[in-house]
Amino acid sequence: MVDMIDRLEPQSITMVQSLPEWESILGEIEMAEFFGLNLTATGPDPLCHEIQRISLALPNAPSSSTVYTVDIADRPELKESIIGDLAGLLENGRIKKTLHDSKFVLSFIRARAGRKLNFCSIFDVMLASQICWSGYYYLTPSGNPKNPWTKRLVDHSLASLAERHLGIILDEEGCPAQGAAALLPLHDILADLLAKNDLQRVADLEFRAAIALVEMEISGIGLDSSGARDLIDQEEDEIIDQIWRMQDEAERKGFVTVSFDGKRLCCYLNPDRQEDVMAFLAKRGYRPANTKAEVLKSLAAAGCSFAEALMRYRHLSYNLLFLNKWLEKVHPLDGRVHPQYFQIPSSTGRISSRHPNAQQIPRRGDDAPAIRRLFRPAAGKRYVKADLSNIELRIMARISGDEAMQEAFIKGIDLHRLTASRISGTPFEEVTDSQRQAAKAMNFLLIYGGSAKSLQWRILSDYGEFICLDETEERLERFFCSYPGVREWQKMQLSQMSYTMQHHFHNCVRGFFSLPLTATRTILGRRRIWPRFGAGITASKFQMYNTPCQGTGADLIKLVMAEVYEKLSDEEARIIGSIHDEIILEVPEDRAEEYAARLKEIMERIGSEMLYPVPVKAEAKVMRNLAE
DNA sequence: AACAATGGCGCG
DNA sequence: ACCGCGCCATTGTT
Repeated sequence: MVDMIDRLEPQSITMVQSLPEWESILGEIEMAEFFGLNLTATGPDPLCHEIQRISLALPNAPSSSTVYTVDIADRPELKESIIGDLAGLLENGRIKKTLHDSKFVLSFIRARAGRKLNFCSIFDVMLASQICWSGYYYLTPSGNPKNPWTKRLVDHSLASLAERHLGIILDEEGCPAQGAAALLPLHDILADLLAKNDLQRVADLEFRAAIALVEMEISGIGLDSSGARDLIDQEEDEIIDQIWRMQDEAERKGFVTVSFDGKRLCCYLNPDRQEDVMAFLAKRGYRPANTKAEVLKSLAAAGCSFAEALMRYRHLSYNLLFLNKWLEKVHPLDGRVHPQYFQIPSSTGRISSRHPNAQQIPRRGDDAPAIRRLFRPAAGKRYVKADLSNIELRIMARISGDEAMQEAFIKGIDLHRLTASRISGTPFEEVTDSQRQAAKAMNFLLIYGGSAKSLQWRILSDYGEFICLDETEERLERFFCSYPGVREWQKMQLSQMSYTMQHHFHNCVRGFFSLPLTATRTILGRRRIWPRFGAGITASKFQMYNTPCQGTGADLIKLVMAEVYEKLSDEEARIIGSIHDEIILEVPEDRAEEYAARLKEIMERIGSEMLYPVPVKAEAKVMRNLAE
């Protein structure tokens, strides 16, 4: 520990003032072959904000560091050459770099460099920390008697890491030099932690994939703004219509709300207020448990026109919020929308997206195409969209080792049809479309650990068909008899739930230590852990079934993204989206078919390697907009 | 006034 | 008693 503390206190912080000075530091870095990089900017947006200050930390034998700081804001004449040199260092595979939140740092350098950069040999302490603590949380008292404990996820900011592992409090904001100095010992600790938990392959993957996320954020997505505004106008007209219908009905039935705060569109009934909705439905003689779409649907079927109007209202209101959110985010510099991506916020390893969320562009529903049509590539470009087909089922076949399922995929047999045939006893060729559809629902249900009860519910809500519990139990039984490997695997996962394994942690007080807890792993080795509070098990069986599938899917798509960035993308052909099992590129129209074929090849090759012996199939197509 | 929890719904 | 996420409006709490 003493060593580390020494290394934290940089022997010297040198402010770099001139180009010759900078060049001699470059020479030093080349010799050291390892450095920490930290920077601050005038804001979060690489397209319009500027890099302010760059700090480089060099290990200084044996256990201390030297930090150099360049204040670019003060010395604009140095800016161009320094950023160029930094890009060179980041692309130099011989020199190892340690960063915190590499997406932030790299996106600024990428945006300033104005060319595709082949970053390599990067270690991101934030990603490393997220990988090591994936899914972990603490319970803190909430004061709410109904729910006295609230979950608090582990914080992975640089300040938290420095405090947790090194026991130092970084200054508020300000001084990136201190942060840069902390990066070197943090690297050593987290690299050890990754090794102890056998998470190095996952970490290497995440470090490679980061640059693909940078690329997606900088590329952004083209949106037809005027088309969006037209659609908003249309839907606003209709939503007013629907509100009027509901109000009219409320008025006719003599329904008056108790309170009116002046903000509401009408004084009779606020459709956004479930209290009002429930009260009104109660007055009409309905007693729904809640006001979900499913319930409203059945009320509408029973002749309640209010329920129908409310559903339409909610749908339109969602669309309007969606469209307005996207319009609000159109960037003034390039007219495109730049959603942010987060690499490992989720405990399974999936990527998430925010501001706006690019992973929830409408797809289902009659008016989804009208919205998707608004997403368009630049002039002379086309979209290439490719998705991994039935990926979660293929993953299930691989991790469960179920022979029937694996054989079906190897022979290219339609698994939904096969399931339908096994369940109903009808010969494979004679399975009807509706039988196949029902079996499809069942296949997906199984991934989540669905029960006879939930199967019954699903069939009722999807097909309006009531099946008694005995029958769904029978179907479930036949399902598992067809795929005995899956049943065995689920049993094993269930036993893992209460099985205690040691996971390694580190903090500045205890150094390295391990705790007994519940964990799952993906094929690549990504681990999700659940804390144990006393003897309590916090994982659910559903999570034990689902996490390895979802997590392996995340591993796979990230591997594809890294490969696509490195081997396929360039200034003209860019990756612009990644939606769990789908990749979207924007490419020159005259080469679109070629890119589609290459993307498909990458996805199938990498997928089939990862899931061997289960083959992976991908479907790629060229599109003029997201609807086609 | 600012923050947290909740219900409801979009995507996979 | 179905997994993971983000977003919004409402409502309750500090």
